[in-house]
Amino acid sequence: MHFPPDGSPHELDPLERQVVAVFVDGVRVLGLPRSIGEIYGLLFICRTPLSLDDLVLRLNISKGSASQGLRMLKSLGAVREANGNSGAERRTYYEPAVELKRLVGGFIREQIRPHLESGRTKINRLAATACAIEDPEHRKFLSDRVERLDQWMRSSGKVLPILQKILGQ
Amino acid sequence: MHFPPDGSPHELDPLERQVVAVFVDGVRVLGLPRSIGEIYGLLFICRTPLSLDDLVLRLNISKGSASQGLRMLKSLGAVREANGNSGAERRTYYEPAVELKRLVGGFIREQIRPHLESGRTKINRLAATACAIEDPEHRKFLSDRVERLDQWMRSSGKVLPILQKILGQ
DNA sequence: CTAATTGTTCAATTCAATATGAACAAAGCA
DNA sequence: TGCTTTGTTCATATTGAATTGAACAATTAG
Repeated sequence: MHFPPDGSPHELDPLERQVVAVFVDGVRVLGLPRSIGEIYGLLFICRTPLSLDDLVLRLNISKGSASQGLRMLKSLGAVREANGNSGAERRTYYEPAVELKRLVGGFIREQIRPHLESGRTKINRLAATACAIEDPEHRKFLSDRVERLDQWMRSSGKVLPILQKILGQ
Repeated sequence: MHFPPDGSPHELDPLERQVVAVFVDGVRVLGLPRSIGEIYGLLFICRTPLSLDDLVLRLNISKGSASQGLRMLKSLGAVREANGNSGAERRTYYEPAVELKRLVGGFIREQIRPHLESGRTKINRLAATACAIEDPEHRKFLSDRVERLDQWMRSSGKVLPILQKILGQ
């Protein structure tokens, strides 16, 4: 069945192209690779779940890109495997998670928290280094700055749950 | 006066290196160039304002990088020219803005809002395209998705002032 | 005027993140 | 077993953003 009888043209129609472009822009702001935006965008605007091969064919991306992109999207909780198909089908199909809440949650969990935590660690090490400075005047200045950094981290940590709450509506 | 009599060694000490590293990581998360993190980081941990040449010398970056980096940091409101020096001095010195509020405000204004706005524009165009679809079933589906996108934009727009408020403490 | 200092601009280069695609696994089937 | 389909991995290629550095203002001084 190499040629689907009817559906799935191999080129994006104008609407699909526009939607994909929106998501490509979107993920670039978030610092994610272009292919992530392409894949999610196409899934988002297609009524039926798509397989890896569908994505490769319609987006003109490599199997490698599609595979890695789907993996990341799964880890972000942004796509899930469509389970509603016949048991005889061994190809897996994907559909998008369209609740902003879920998307934001996944992004925070996978992309923000890890950075915040490594930041905290580094700042703790910094504090130790600052304490070891001889000159009291200088030490005071440095401690103040490090303390400020620590404060920034705390604020950032606090803001995340609030963000999730607001965007989960 | 090519060789400062005493201050400004040409290599970063370990503490400075650590601080710069923290900011280099930080700005990467925000999608800003490495040099921005280096420059701001060094300004952040130095007691006295630094000139462009100080930055070039101590960070081993090009004049071009330093000039462009300072320009962006100024546009973000993250550094300002130190005004407290003698009128006879024509070189300009820079100091960091250390209030999180100001940094977040500048980032949102310069980096987030423009993207949100161009996003809105594109989604409006999308809505028009979706309305032109023939098949009622399909048009309904597409309208639903576009409506959802629009909702996401609205939520994002709403969250920014709240973010600023929380981080301005 | 020339020379020196300070800073900007931008074409060319560098470099790191992303995409590719061939080789490889895994699973189904004859 | 061997053949096919589906998907993953990873070394290499590509590409686009950041950096460089030389040329170019602009300003001051002699």
